[in-house]
Amino acid sequence: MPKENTTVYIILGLLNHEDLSGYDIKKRIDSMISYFWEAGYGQIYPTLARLEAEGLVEKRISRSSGGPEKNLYSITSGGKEELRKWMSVPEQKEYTKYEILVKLFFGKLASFEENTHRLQAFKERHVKNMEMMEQYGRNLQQVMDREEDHLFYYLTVLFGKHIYAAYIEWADEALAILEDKYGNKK
Amino acid sequence: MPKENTTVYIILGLLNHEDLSGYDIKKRIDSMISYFWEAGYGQIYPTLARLEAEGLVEKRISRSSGGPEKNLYSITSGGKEELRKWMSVPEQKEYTKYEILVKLFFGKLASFEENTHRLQAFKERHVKNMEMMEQYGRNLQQVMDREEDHLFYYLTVLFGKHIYAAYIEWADEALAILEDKYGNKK
DNA sequence: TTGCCCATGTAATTCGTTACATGATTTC
DNA sequence: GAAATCATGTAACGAATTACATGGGCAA
Repeated sequence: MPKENTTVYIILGLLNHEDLSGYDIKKRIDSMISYFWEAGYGQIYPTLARLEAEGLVEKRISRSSGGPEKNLYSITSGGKEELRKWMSVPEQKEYTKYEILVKLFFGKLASFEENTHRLQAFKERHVKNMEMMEQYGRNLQQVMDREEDHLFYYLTVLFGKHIYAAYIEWADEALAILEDKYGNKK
Repeated sequence: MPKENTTVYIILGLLNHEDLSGYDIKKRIDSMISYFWEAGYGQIYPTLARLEAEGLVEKRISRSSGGPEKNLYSITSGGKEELRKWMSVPEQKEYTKYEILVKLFFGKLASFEENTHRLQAFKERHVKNMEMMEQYGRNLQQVMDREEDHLFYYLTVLFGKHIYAAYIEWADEALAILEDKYGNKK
């Protein structure tokens, strides 16, 4: 998924809110963003180095509270400019790839059990995701009016809820259809 | 999105059904698969060459009906074996990346208009996708019992319908929330 | 004759994952 | 003393997009 690198702007966006280390950034992404955009260390650290070289962020070393050394990054005015520019571009890329759909598409080549197990595993995974979203949504609603950001975080959580609900409903329907056609009718 | 290449198996799966050229494969993917897994020529042609070198597919040249030359590929018994093995593996990878969610997450940095335009464009795009899915679903239902494959195709179409419906519902909700907070109350 | 669809491919580049490597500190 | 967490990075690889390049046939 090449072209204009979105991970760059996630990092800039997070740094625009507060100074963070690469490690912190990873945690932020994992907890608030990963369900619509993931990023690993192998991407974050090199990207930070690149952004620093371009003058969009600045590094300083922090050894504040006993813990190990940290490279704390802050966004520069150039970085803010970049971020703002990106925000005003209406392009919106979407990449969705579902291996389960590919396997189901060729489902004739699998047994009834293989197909239903796949669907069940898919469903269970997303039931858990749904529960996480609901928990996260509840937490957010309690602090909703404390910061303007929270409203936007909430909109993304809402997205997660809708998507996971759709996954679960689809899995149920698909299972019912397969059950109906191939299941043991005693 | 590395590791076991899914595009390989899409190609093998399609060739398992009928002999096809690279160009045909692209068309099949675009029309039936692309909404859950995309592939471009830059991937298809090199993959076919690789599969041929590995003995999983065989190429023959066809100049049947007046048109230009075609490289027609057929799956070998080794290819069928590979495909069957892959089908029995329960792993299911999912990659979803939504740039719009990233931009909305940092929505504080954009204007009300930018945020709502983004959501509206997203919605309209998926309303169209939804209509395509519905059309495709109707077509499929008419030929449903002609081939066993069709049932599985239908399950993937059903997935599309659920997902697009969720996108649209979410966009409406998100727009209503933003409207409520920032819209002009006359 | 212009443009579109058929048809095949290559090259450059980027994005992203995974595995590897290291070491300090905190908690049980 | 062991395990978990904090913390930073590199290297290798693979997946995927994009742009480039070429050429034939057919229809308006």
